[in-house]
Amino acid sequence: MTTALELAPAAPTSGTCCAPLVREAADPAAAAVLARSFKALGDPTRVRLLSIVAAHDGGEACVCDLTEPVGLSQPTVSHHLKILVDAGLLAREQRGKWAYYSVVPGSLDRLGALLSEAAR
Amino acid sequence: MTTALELAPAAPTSGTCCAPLVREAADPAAAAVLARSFKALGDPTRVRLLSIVAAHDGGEACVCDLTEPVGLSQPTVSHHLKILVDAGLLAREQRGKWAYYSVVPGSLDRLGALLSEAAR
DNA sequence: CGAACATATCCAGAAACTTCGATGCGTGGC
DNA sequence: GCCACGCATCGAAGTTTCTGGATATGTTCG
Repeated sequence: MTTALELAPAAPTSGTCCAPLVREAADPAAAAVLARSFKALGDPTRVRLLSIVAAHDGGEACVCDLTEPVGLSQPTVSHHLKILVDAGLLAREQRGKWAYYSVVPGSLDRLGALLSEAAR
Repeated sequence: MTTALELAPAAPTSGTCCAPLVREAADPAAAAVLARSFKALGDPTRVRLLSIVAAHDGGEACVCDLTEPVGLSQPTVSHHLKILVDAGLLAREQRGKWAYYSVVPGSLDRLGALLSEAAR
């Protein structure tokens, strides 16, 4: 039985992960979880948003900081941010009127390690 | 000026890569290149195909080895394989009547390193 | 050359995605 | 309480993606 790889679809709790991916044929469920994370990174706008958020002061940014750099409407930006949050890559924290987004620590590294390990 | 990250959209020649991605806001062009690679991995079927190919004997498999495991038609499998090849993740080699697909060495590792580095 | 086989390409339909304007919800200030 | 502000959600249009059947291409064998 292939070990189910945990990638925390929405809740990066403890999230130890490990993927065969290359040692054994990944089962459909594991593949779906993985693909969901990669799909979140499969849009240029979302890559930019992730990058801008991470590069922002304090590692966080509100929606109002993001609409202008990417040149999209506020609803569209909110939509993309939600996808990144659902993928476990961004975290959302409401402070006052603003919603601050930040990169979930270890989320990118976890994905990266998965690929690097698979390449072995 | 942010250094343009090279990920070899279709030809992994020398391909030294390096991405700000998190240090500085990635420019649209770089984000598009990155997203194109991740989009290839953003489909459950393609993740499974990649996994099956890599786990297969000799690290290669022909289309006839793949249609049954993923439960899709031959044209559909060929379609997904083409996407993976265009993304620089799989290589195609025709030997006799069969087309053998194999994981491009270092392609996954390059993507993984990109993410891990970005997570720093 | 013709038949058989493996694979790629073409075409069309269904589903999902991206985007924006309009609107709803929550927060803070007057 | 009411208004202003930031953000999320809804509804809809346009585009892309996924999928399979039919067909074309290429290779091997007799």
